[in-house]
Amino acid sequence: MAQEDVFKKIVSHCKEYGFVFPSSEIYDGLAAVYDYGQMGVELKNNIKRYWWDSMTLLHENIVGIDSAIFMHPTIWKASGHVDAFNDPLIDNRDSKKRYRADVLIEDCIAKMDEKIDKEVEKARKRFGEQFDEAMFRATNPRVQEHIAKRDALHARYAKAMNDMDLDELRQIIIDNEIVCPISGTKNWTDVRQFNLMFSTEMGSTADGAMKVYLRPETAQGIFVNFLNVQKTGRMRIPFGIAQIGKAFRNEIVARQFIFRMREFEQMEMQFFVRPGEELQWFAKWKEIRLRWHKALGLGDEKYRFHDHEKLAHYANAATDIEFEMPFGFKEVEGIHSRTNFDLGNHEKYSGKKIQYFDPELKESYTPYVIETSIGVDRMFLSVMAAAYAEENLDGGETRVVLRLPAALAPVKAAVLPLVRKDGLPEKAEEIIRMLRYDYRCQYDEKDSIGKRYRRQDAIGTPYCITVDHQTLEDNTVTLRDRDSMEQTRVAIADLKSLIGEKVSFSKLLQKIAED
RNA sequence: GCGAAAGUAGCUCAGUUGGUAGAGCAUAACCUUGCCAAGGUUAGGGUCGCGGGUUCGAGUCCCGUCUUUCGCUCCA
Repeated sequence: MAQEDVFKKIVSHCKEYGFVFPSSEIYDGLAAVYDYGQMGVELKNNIKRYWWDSMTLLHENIVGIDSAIFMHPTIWKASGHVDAFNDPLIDNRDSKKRYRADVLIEDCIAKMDEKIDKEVEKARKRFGEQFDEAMFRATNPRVQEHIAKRDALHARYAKAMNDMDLDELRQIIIDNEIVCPISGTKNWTDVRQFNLMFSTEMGSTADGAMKVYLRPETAQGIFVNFLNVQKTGRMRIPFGIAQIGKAFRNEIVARQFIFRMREFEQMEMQFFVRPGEELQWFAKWKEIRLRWHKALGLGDEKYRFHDHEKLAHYANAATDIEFEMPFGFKEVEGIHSRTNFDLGNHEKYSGKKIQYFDPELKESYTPYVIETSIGVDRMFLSVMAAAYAEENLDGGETRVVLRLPAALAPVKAAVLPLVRKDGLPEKAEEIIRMLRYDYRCQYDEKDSIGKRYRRQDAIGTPYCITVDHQTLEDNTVTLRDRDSMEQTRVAIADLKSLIGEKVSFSKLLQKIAED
């Protein structure tokens, strides 16, 4: 089966069994927004719990917070998002390609530099060892002309960017006869600005409301609370702050189901360390995070690191953990060494001293930060993609089964009376009443037992407990395993511990705990 | 945003040159069977994405619009 078909089937399966629905569906939907259904929310909550517990239970020096989505607008200036999330875009009508207007102009400037360098090289060949490059650059009329042109363009471009004058940017492109690299034509559209941050207004609009942004990342909520947490929690470096929450980005294109949405959920942990120790910690967190992923048992070969060559404005090292989705290896988690960029900038913009006095070093400094940032929705999709299987069974039968990691499964056990009479349903209800404090259970008495097993397979329930006539005699039931489809006869009294063995979070956490 | 394709029941899809909607699975009820789906009887569910046009008549033809998929672009 082609990979694309697998992806389509997963999307259908998510809809059909109550995992993920298109948002506002009865109103024709809303582009790239999705709702989690009755099964999806359980799976998603379990993913979040696995992450949260792995951070806050396994590390004494990591604590959690839950900061507001609305934040002071200046935060986004300090973080660099107001500038960096504003891209001026332009389309070429002939090639139908879209470019960033600023990149086109910068390329043009770079070409001018090349021209100058060429002149210099030519002269160097001519004059040999006698050649004085600085003198040549300063005096040669041809070079002077190029430099003057370049500087003029650069100044004009810098001013246009500073003012975000979109018409002027377009005019620069036209005046410098910049052509589309694909079509070679100058048939450009207007320049449009694309702000990747959603904004809204706080307070009454009549009184001149304050423009606030929906956060494009949860990280800043951690940085601005650094002092609060450090002081009230008496935290000592190195320590971390974890947070799970929604973030919003007005992406140009949001696609591929829940992989790229405009409203999404992040699980981020910012780890504060001494300056100079950040790359060590970066390496350590790479390892810890990969172990977290692999412990789910989705297949070690489905993960790989992708180190960034081009770094974001705040980082001095960055890598992605990629997962093999039906549409290729895709980023699920980012691990970034963010230096002291964020805390330093918040100190600058807020005017408050944001530093840590290190009692061992006996000095104050702005801590460096290692960030681990994972998309809940991407994690959800990777789990679904890895779990979804269509199996051919002996006898020519098939089944669709979600081989979800048991701890993440929405429903842990289904309790099924073999027949709907002779007191078996009542006995089944009794078992559910016993188990429901620990595990989410489902009761089902409709249709043949085989059909009921298949229904549970489709939502990934790890265990089916079947009540038969023997149960009434000796209080034993059959326990059917989702993956092997094998059944064992067990005492009702043992059910709780037997199920717990497989589905408990503590077992999963023990797998990733260090030594 | 551009280009291409698509949108008919919860899911997967038929629907012939325009003549007022079908199948399989799923769902619900009852009967039957009783340890790995697809037994019987019955029922519910669609103004064919939405709006407009052509026509005596539109799921079918035309225009617009929304949504989805793929490609381009972007991705802190």
